[in-house]
Amino acid sequence: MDTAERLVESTRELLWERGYTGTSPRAIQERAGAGQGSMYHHFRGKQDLAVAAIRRTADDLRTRAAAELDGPGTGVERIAAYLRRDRDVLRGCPVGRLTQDPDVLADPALHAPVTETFDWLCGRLASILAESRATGELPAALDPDDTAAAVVATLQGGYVLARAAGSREPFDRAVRGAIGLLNAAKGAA
Amino acid sequence: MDTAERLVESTRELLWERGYTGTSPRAIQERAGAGQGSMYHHFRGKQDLAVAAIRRTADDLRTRAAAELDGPGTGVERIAAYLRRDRDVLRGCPVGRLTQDPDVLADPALHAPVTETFDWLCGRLASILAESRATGELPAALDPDDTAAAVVATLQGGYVLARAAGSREPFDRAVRGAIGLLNAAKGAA
DNA sequence: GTCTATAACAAGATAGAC
DNA sequence: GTCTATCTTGTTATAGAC
Repeated sequence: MDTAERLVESTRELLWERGYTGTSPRAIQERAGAGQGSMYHHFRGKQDLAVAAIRRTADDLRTRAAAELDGPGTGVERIAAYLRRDRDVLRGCPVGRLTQDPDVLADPALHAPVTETFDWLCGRLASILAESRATGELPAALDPDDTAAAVVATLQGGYVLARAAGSREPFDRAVRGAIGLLNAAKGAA
Repeated sequence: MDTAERLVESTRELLWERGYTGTSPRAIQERAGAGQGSMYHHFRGKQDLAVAAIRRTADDLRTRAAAELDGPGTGVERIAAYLRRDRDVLRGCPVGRLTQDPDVLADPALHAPVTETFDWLCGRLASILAESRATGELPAALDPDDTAAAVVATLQGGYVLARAAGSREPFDRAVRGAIGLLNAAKGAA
């Protein structure tokens, strides 16, 4: 890995752990094993590095989610598989985390990849749920867009509860709860 | 409002907007209209002020949630009322927000009120859901603890989605989605 | 490309005058 | 109780040597 690459990867880790405001160029340089001059040679500054880091993190999330959601099984099965995927729960979501940073929301270059990630994810889930409704797996009364938002929110909120509790348990409960509700709804179809 | 009071209220606002790391003593003093010496006379420092602020914010949340959850109606109705309560969505949850701050999680005095708030909230919702299950409003297959976690997570995650989108719409969708799933589950009881 | 020097400013607090 | 002065360290760069 060359220097520029190490700088981006270090920035990704630090943004995940400490957010944008909590991440200093100094900390990035230390973690990347790069000097001051080196960093400012490859990037214009903290914001420039953060843009590269956030873009890559957002692309990653999208790629991994797609792998799960394009898999085999009925709609509800695929969504359950996505929800149950092994996650480093206590670290939280590297994209969702950024929404708590006012400096990220205030800068369109930093904010846009976050917006696009969740737009895409909710849309993808909604189209799966719409399919399930069309085939009769889910009742007609269930709105695909609303249900998709609830599913994604369950994950994002699960991270919050887990970090509040200092344990992954509330996250696992929330996931089981969401799947339980989807299955109960199936019974009503 | 005396000086100490204004300092605590300013700290509450800033913690909500910018988190612990993003909030400086200087900013607190400015917002409170108090001087450096004044702040350090009433409080030992930033952490001391934050403890007071977080405690009060956590108590507030609990009081307001209890008002909704102890109201009239069936279990599902009360939970729907709680979910639908008018909220300043784009500001996010003043308690949930703190879980993204590693400095808060690392300090037991700052972390404890956050933990207790969500423990209490999930517990309260679980007992309402258990009631609903006992009376046959909800099917026996629905686990109260899991479902409660899913409901709270929907709210917390809804805030995340709304801030990502720069609009309250995803939050409202998630809430409608959760209520829709609860009602569909009711049909399966 | 990487290093060191420098700089202006903010963070977070202490000390002592008033 | 509040004010101003002072202090150390960190932030976020820029400049220029190597």
